[in-house]
Amino acid sequence: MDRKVRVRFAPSPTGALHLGGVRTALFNYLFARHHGGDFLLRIEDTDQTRYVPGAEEYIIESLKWCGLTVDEGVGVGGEYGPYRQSERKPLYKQYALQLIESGNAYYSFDSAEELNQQRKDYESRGETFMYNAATRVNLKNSLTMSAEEVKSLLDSGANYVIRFKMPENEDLLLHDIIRGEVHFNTSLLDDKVLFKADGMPTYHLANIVDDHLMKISHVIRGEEWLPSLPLHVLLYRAFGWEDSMPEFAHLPLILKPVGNGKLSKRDGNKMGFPVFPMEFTDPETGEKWHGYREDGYFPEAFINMLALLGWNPGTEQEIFSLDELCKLFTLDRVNKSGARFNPDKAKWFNHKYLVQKTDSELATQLNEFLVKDGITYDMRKLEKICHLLKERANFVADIYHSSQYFYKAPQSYEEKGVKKFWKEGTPELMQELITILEGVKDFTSANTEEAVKGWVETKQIGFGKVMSPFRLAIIGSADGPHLFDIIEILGKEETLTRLHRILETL
RNA sequence: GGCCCGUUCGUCUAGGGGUUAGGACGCAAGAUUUUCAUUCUUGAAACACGAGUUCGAUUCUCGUACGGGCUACCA
Repeated sequence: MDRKVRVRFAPSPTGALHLGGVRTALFNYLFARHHGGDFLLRIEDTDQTRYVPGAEEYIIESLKWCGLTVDEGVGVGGEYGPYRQSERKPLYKQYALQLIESGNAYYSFDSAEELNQQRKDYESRGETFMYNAATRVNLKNSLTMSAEEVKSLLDSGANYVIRFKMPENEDLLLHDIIRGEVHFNTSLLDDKVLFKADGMPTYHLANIVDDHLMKISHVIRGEEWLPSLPLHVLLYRAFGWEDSMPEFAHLPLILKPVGNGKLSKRDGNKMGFPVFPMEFTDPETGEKWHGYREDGYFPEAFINMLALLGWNPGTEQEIFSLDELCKLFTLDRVNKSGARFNPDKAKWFNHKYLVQKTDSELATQLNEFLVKDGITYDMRKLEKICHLLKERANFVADIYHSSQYFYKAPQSYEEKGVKKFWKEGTPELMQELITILEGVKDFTSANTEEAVKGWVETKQIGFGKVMSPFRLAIIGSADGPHLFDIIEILGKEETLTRLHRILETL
C-alpha cells in the first residue's frame, strides 16, 4: 500500500519526558523526514489522575531544544485536531458503542473491589485471574445480564466500563517491522477495558481511534507496547479499519547503566547523569532533576548519542548531524535488544561537538559563566582561551573551570608542584627569567618562547628547570596547555607580576 | 506464575555457514611534550550454554540458562 507517511509521538503528560521518550520521538521524527512524511505530536492525557501540570509544556520545549520540529499537533495545529485527547473526549464513546453494537465489546458492571477479590481468590489457588472468555460468563456484564437489567442499570447511572470482547483461542501471527513475525493466542489475553467509568477512553481505544482518524501510517513506539499489539490489531479489525491499519515497529528499551531493569528517573540523580533532556522540578514533591541542557550538553550531541542507542547505519561513522540522520535512518537497522545507557559515551559525544564549535561560539558561552561571576574579559582573549582548552574539555563548563587562572592570579601554589619544582637556585632563575621576558618587545607566544629557549640554551640548563617553576608562578599548578600561549593571553605585565609574586611568596 | 521479546569484548555495536570476528566508549602501555592533557601507536577484552542440521556453525533449528517487557477503570 502506498500512502503518505504519517507518524506520531504520543506521550502522556505524567511528568518529564525521559531519555527513552526522547529517543522514541527522535526515531519517529527521523522516519518521517526520511520518507518526506509528517511528524505529529499528540498528547495522551486520558488519565486525569496522573496529569502533571507543566508536563505538556515540558514535552514541547524538549522537542524544540532537540531540534525535532513538529509538523502537526499540539502547539502547532492541523486539520485532524484537536490533538489533545482530553479535548477529543466526546468523540470516543460513539466508537465504544459501535463496538458493542457489532458484538465486539460489552458493558461490565463489576466493581474494582469485586475484581480485586477475584484476583486474590485466584491467586490463593495459585492461578491468575483474567477477565476473558473463560470468566466473563460468571461476571456482571451485558453478556450475562438481560437487556432490561442492563438498561435499568445504565439508566440508573450505575458505574460501568466497556470491555473488548477478546475472541477465544485464536492464533494471531502479527508483523512488526523490527521484530518480524510475532505470535499470540487470544485465549491468553484478557478483555481489556476500552472505556472507563469516568467517561474517558483508555489508552487502547483512544490510541486506535486517533491513529485511524489522523491517518497514521506507522506506529513507532517502545517495546513495552508489544504485548498490547494483538489487542490493537483486533481493534482495527473490529472497527473494520484493517485496510488502513498502520504498520508497527517496537523499539528496544533503554536500560540502566548498571544493575537490572529499564532506565528510570531515579538512576539519574543516583548515578550523576541526567535522564531528562531539560531540568525538571516535580511540582508535587519539589524534587529536582538534572537535564542535559542545563548540564551543558549540546542538543546535537544529545541527539547524536540517542540516535546511536539502538540504531546504527552499518558504517563506522559515529558523528552525524540531524540532517544526515534523516537521510540515513531506516527502521530495518534498528536493533532488537535493549541498550544499556552509557553516560561516559554521552560525554564523549559532547566533547566531539565541543571541539567542532568555533572559538567565538564557545567564547560567547564561556562569557556567560564569567558574567555570573562578575568578570569582564576581552572577547578576543576568551576566544583564544577556548581555542587552547577545548581539546581537553567535554563541556564549556570544563573550559570555565580550567581557565580560572586567566581571570585571577593563583592565590596559592600547589604543594606537590612546589616540592617537585621549587628547588635551590630556582628563585635566581626566575629572577633572570623576569629580565629576559622584560626584554621581549612584542609579547607573543612565539617571541617569548624563542627568547626563553635562547636564554636556556646559553645557560646550558634543562628547559624543565625553568618551565616548571615558571608554570607554577603563572597558574599555580603543574597542568594546563602550552605556557607561552598562556602568557601571550595574560600579557607582559600580568606575567611579570605573577613571577614577582611567587618570588615574594615562596 | 503466565504471555511476549531478546542474548557478539565491561558498555554501544559491525559482521555473518569457512573472517587474524571489525569499530567506538572506557581501561592499560609506549611515543611526543616544560607539566597535565591532547595527538599518535600498541595492547588486554566478545560470539551465554547444550543438542541438531552441515564437510564445516558464532552465523540456521530446537532446548536450557540468563536478561528485558507486559500481566490496572496507567500510559
